Amino acid sequence: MSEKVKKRTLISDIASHLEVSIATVSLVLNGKAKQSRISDAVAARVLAYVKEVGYKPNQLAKSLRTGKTHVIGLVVEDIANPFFATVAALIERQAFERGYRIIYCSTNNDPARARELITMFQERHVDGYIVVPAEGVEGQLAEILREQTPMVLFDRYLPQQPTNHVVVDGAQGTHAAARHLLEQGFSNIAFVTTSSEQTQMQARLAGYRRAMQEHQLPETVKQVAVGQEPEAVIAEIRAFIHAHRQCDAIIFSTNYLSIYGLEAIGQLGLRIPDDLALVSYDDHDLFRLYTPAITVIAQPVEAIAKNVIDILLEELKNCSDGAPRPLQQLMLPPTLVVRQSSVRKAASKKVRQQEAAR
Amino acid sequence: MSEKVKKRTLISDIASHLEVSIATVSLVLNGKAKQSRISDAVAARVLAYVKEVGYKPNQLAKSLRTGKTHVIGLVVEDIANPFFATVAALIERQAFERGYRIIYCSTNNDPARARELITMFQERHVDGYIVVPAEGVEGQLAEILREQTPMVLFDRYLPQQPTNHVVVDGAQGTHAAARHLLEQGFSNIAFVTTSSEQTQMQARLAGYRRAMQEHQLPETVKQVAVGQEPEAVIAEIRAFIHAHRQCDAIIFSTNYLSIYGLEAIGQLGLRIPDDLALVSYDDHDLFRLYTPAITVIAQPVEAIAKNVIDILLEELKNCSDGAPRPLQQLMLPPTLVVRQSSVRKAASKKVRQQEAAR
DNA sequence: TTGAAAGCGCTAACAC
DNA sequence: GTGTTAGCGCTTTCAA
Repeated sequence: MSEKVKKRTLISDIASHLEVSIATVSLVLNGKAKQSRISDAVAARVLAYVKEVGYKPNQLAKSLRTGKTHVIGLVVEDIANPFFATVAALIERQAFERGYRIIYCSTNNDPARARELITMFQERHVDGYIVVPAEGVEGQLAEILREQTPMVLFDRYLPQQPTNHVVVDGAQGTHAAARHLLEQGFSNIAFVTTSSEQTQMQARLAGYRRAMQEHQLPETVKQVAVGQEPEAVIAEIRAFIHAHRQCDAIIFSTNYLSIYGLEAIGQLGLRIPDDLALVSYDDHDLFRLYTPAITVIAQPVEAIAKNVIDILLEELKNCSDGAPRPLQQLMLPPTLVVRQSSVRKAASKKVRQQEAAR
Repeated sequence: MSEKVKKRTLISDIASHLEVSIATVSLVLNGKAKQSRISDAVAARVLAYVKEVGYKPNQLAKSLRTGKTHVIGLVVEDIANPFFATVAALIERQAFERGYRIIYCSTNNDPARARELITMFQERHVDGYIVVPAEGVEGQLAEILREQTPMVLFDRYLPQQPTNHVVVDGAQGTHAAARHLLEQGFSNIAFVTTSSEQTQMQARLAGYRRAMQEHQLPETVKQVAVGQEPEAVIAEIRAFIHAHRQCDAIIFSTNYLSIYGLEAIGQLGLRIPDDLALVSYDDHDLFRLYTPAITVIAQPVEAIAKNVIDILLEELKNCSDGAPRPLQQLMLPPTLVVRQSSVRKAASKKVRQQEAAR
């Protein structure tokens, strides 16, 4: 019975082959040869042999021993959403360069799933967390904070929890979008958002409300229930638009609502921006290339990623020494990118002026 | 000096609190209470206390001991690409239900990065691999196969390596697309692809070529170099289209090339499908919603995900017993989804008929 | 039924 | 300078 399964090389194999001790190999491998005053000759031999046989230390054993995994757990809402995919990719790249690996998961805003995923990260002893908190995870995150494990939230935060976070000033974004639409002469602006209580959604709604109040205009808000099938959402938006034919502009509070909205608008046979002007939160390939191109409130994805990872790595560095760690809470500004979907056409503007002159 | 850091509960804490042995706790936790004939009363007490204190076993220690991590490493080209994001999400969901966790990474088709990521998975002792192989990873994958670690490739395969894989019949897809365009009366069809040697790209090109040869038509192929900046790719495609003004239709071999292509076509001021008909490989929100809607060769993402995970989990189950494992190699059919971008408009068709009648 | 004890592969005191 | 060895937290055989 000869097992053909090639067994993995161990540190003891290296040591016995080279006739040195395991400790010597370990120290060389961990760059502690100098400080342990191991001869250069020995160190070189070890390195050469390790390379030759392609020895890869068992990180499970290493982590068990050292208590460090060099893994960061990243929990986002939906990795297939371009906003999260982009931020995740940027974070991953920077973490990788600094010796950390990222493992990511999507919660799809499902509290149970979010808790399962965070539990998984705890079991696997990730060194730090980057979390887009779904509703219902406060308790678990509080537990992690109690254990002093570094954590940074982004996109939204938990008002009850004193955590590091990096968010975007959504209120400023929607406020600017509404003002822009008003300047273009659209006066009956609707706002379509989700029914979520999350801070970022509340802020975006608040920005719209403030703009309406400043101009003493009525608020027309649709809150779509989360977690429905796409068809149901499209139907809901379609019904809303149909029921509010007096509206001449609409702001969607997230990229996927806008996509459903475009589908609904298409079904209703409305033209953008002539029948209905449009602004979306979040940029997207689709919005840039759509005809007409869609005006968006763009989030600073690079800045979000950079700040998130910088804050986390700083914590990771400091958490060994018991240094006090002041809370890092950042609010970054979004950018209004004006495209055709929210701009009165010269022609139709002329028509309006004529109409107004009559 | 009182450390306030709450220490994690260990299995020994549970055991000593309940005044039973560590082994008893472990057995109960692993569902082996019955077969070890542990009294129901004890088992119940253990479970209750574990729940009460929220004990979470250290998976690092567990994995080190058992040699199983219950983690599957998933290496895709680009997690921000909707095709891969969708397949990854579907795979993750199914794996999760069956007790496996997925950790995913993007290679961005960079061989060095792909190798680093696979090395990371090896070091972390993932139980199995799902890989979209970038060029230059053959050697490493061969090494993993030698160790008998379960693996499934998808999207493309390595002709030199006898591996399980799930791919799509790209040749059939592009062939059907070309035939459809010809039936619509477009006769000068160009094909834009990447310079990659990967099997799926070669197959898509071959399908186009076969269709052209069957109709004794000239082939007009553009191979865009991979790894360029978006602007450079757009400029290249724009130059190609401009240099081949006689073409009345164009097939793009991947979703991102189509997106760049749409940008190029927009810059040139061409109308789709009047000036240029279009078919893209891969479906995408953008293509469905674009005006005109874009005809696509859609890949069966659900079937891909299901087959990939089924094959892998089967291997995972069998690899403990040394059962022989026949290679699973699947080729799934794509679907041509005809939309407006490739259909002669009634009006222009009439014009053509009149022209032909003259 | 239960408990003691031997590792899984590695790191890092602490000897020598 | 280098080797010995005690664990990291858990599973699992084997003895009681």
